[in-house]
Amino acid sequence: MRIAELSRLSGVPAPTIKYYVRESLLPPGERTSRNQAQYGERHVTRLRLIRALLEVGGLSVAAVRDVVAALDSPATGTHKVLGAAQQTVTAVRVGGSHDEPEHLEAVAEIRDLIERQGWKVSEHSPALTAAADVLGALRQLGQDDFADQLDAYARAADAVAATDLEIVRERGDADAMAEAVILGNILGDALLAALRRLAQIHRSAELFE
Amino acid sequence: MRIAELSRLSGVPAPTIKYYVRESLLPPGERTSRNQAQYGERHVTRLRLIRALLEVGGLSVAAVRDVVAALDSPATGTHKVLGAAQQTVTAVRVGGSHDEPEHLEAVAEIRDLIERQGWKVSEHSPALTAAADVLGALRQLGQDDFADQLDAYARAADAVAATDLEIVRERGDADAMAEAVILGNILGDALLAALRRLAQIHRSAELFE
DNA sequence: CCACTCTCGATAGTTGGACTATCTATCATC
DNA sequence: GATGATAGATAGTCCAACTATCGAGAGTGG
Repeated sequence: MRIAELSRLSGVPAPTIKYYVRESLLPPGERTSRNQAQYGERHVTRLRLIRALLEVGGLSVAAVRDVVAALDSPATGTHKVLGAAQQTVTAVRVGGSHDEPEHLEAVAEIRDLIERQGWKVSEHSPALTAAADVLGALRQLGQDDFADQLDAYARAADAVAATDLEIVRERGDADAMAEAVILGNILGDALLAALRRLAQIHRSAELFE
Repeated sequence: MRIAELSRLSGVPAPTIKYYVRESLLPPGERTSRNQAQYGERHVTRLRLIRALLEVGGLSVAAVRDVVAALDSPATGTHKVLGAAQQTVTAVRVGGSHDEPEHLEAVAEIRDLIERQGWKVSEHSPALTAAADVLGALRQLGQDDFADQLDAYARAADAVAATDLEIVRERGDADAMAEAVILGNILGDALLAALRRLAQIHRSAELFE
């Protein structure tokens, strides 16, 4: 198909498709002449993925580039692939100063939590830093009772991760696994947030009616 | 204190503080003359909250304005306040077409889930729409095995909500409760996401080593 | 084979959000 | 009373994500 049909099928304007190709989110079509290219089913699928990551997942174009690059890179060892996929996903939102004593304290606190949960995680995992960032912010805002419930939240997170990994395990090849990790994390975060709101509404009504 | 000290204490540049006042994120200082105003401890606290919502929570300035407006509005009925706080928080990210048959199907699916979980939730809750959006995106991307694990995710979300409400219940007044709901949701989402990654790393190592 | 439409790729322009800079008429304070 | 800070207003900057235009070329119906 040509770009007009690709645009129609995906709902993405043609100039935007060109933009995505320029930004390496989408591979270019197969050239048939100087100014003609053919697009296939794969382009439609990829475009849907890109839009889902941008709109539902709230990622930036740069972050989407990293994600699709990870998906496209040839797999070498299942756990490695999952790790790479995770790095990509986690590194999406950071930005803060990481030298203050408060931050180091929060890091130590998360390390203790990891110990208590019996998790085995690298000391320098970006997820650890991210968790410490949030914890530090909560403490600085005087929300210590949240911080004190860390273990309860960690248990819930562990249950979620168990489900995640179950889904990943069922997948056949490494590519499908990486895809499951990435989509499960990015879209799964949004899904969990929404479900959490629903459960809150129910429980709050039950408690305060 | 004057604006220079407020800036020093909060780490926010003075022109940016003025900008926040213009955008109604921060109340203006108490005027002592035509070109002088006094700021207090409350301004420092509020600025920290604003920065946490912007940087850790990833909210837009407009969303922060809604959040602080909800915090400042006088409370009328505990459950009402929590509901308002939730609306504010959930309405943060939407944007999509809600008329297609796929979307209606996803909505029905979420309603079934709510039924199965025994949750009592309004038919038109924004959280329901948000969940349906994500579910629709997952199905459209061919990730049906995620969608099939909805109940497992819902159980985890319920456990999180139970902890959330426990924290809220311990708070004394309605203001503190609203604050707990808002911060717990916005920053809690980020915290849970990070903890989920940590648990995944552990479980993935266990499974594939 | 020719008018008309479409396409590619390059370049430039637009829009919105979040600041940041400058300016003026004041004040505070040494 | 010189120096420096301040409020408020206005305008400018910077970045991300598109969007518009253009020119040379290619496909296609009549």
